[in-house]
Amino acid sequence: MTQKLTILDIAKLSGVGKSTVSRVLTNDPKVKPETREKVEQVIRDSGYVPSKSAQAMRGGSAKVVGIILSRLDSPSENKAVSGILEVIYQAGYDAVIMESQFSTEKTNEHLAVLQKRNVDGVIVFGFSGCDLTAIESLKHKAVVIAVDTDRISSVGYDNHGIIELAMNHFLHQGKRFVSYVGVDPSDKTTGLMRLNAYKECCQQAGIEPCYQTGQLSHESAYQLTDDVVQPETQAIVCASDTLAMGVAKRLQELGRSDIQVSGVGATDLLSFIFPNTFSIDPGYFKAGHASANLLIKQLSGQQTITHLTQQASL
Amino acid sequence: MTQKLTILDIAKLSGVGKSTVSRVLTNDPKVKPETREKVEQVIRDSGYVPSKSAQAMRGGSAKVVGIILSRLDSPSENKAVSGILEVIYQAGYDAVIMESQFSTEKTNEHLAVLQKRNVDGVIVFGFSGCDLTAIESLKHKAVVIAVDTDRISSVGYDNHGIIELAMNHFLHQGKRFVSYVGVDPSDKTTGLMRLNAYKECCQQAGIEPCYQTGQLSHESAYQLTDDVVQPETQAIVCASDTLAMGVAKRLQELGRSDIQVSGVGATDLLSFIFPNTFSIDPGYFKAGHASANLLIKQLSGQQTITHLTQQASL
DNA sequence: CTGTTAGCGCTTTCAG
DNA sequence: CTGAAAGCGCTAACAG
Repeated sequence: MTQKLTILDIAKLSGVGKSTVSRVLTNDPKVKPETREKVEQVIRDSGYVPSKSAQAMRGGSAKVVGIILSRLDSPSENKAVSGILEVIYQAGYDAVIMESQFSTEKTNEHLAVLQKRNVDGVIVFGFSGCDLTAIESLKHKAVVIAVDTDRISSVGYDNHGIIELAMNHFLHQGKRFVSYVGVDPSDKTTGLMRLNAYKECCQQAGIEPCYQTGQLSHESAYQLTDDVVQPETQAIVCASDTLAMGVAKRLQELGRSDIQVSGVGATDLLSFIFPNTFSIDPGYFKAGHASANLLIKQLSGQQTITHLTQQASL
Repeated sequence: MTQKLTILDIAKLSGVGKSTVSRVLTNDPKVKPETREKVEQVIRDSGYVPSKSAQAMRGGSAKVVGIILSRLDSPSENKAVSGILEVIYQAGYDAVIMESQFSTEKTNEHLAVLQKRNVDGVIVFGFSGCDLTAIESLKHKAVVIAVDTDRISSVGYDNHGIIELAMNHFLHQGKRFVSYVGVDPSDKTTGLMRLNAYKECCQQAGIEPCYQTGQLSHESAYQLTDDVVQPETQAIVCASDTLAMGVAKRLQELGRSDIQVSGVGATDLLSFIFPNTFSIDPGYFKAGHASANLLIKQLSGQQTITHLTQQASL
């Protein structure tokens, strides 16, 4: 906020031409080290700051990636965003973040704004029913998270593996009566895929499935609990930590401290409050890393459309 | 991502001069409605998108505000950011968001990057021990949240009122033994100010204070609980929901369901899990709104340095 | 009201 | 290796 120094000022100050300064700025190797040193010194002393706007306009790249997430206060998404930020910032990019609020319309509006801003690429968090057509036209300049597509790069969570991990944990303990509380299958990923994973695990283990699905809220899970609790029930696998919270709460009321509960999300709060629980980490943070790395590689042409699946862990 | 249409193409296509197109773009009133209509039509048909980079460079304003928060996964901060986003997006600005991770150094780095990007203004979430000097030089182009300064606009939370609200709630119920669990007073706002508010409330009500402070974590509060629980204790006021969670958990174990607990943060999870609790809402979302509105007014010169205090509510 | 003319600050040929 | 010159796409006087 001091002055408005331009590249020309620096050129004069260091007794070289505009272009030489520019070369220093762009790390052009064909500058005599001596000259470079001198110019860099002047830049440092003067506190000169090259204008990104001008660079963006000239060079075409604004060094910005757009991130569209559904909600800022989604714990899973903001963990992933932290991962993204870490990577892109490292690579000299900045992020402009927008909330889709689960609306395809808003998503597209945001996308339009981002294009207008000349962003280098975008990372979009998918949601159930989101329309990918607009994103697909971005081809290698986009990566989507948590949703299926062939036509564009994606980083998905291993919904099957997540549930399998929880199931196996219980199965290995010799438990045979494991119920499930999930969300409505109209939600492709958290709903349908995780439910199916549960069913398959049951089949493979030869145990009788017992499950209920509803909304993604504590209250919903709380209410559903009674329907999946039998006298013999030994554990309940939940599609998310939020759900697990509701289930554990209800179990506590029912005095069923014998029933173990698992959730998804790696919330430390869950096991803090309810001792008899654990949470599977779908790897949100790492997925953020992965998607950002993928995008950056694609932008530099080192990589084409790819599909990654984030491994879950306990 | 279709073509690279420029203002000149639009000019030719609609048979007018560059500047007329520019005037249409900038909503300059001195354009014949007829002409404007024609140009707008062409713009729409061609799918032309003006380059923000060029506009930013020329006009000086990139229509971007920078937001520096401490952590993306801080519930209070991301509620506030949602509020900010709503307002600035409405006003045609976009946001580039960065995490300071409670480091003054990172904050300053981010600030530098934002300046380089020619952002119109910044909103910074303060943290204990953050250094405001760099921000102060931004004068009317900055607003800080949750921290004290005279030299720059700020939106603060009513730390005193927050605790007072909780205390009064209990006092009105005739309770006389109200303890407090907070965070270390080395933290100015959440620590010191809230603790002082508690002490003052006690004094005014003529009751004996009983409190402990520690870290801002469930565990810390959990461990501190025993120290503030006496046989006669009727309620415990906590400096945050996180703390309240730890306290309520410990009380549950102690079988003290008679003790009411209050937190700060409006987390629905708290009262869902522990019935005998309630939470004060410091007004995070509204503070976001307020700070964004303030910044925008300042940027347009309609407002000078101002200090706002967000009212809390139950 | 509208076209013409300058640049904004920077990168990039193109000649030295 | 380095300077001069030509724009990038747009806005803002300046003349019509």
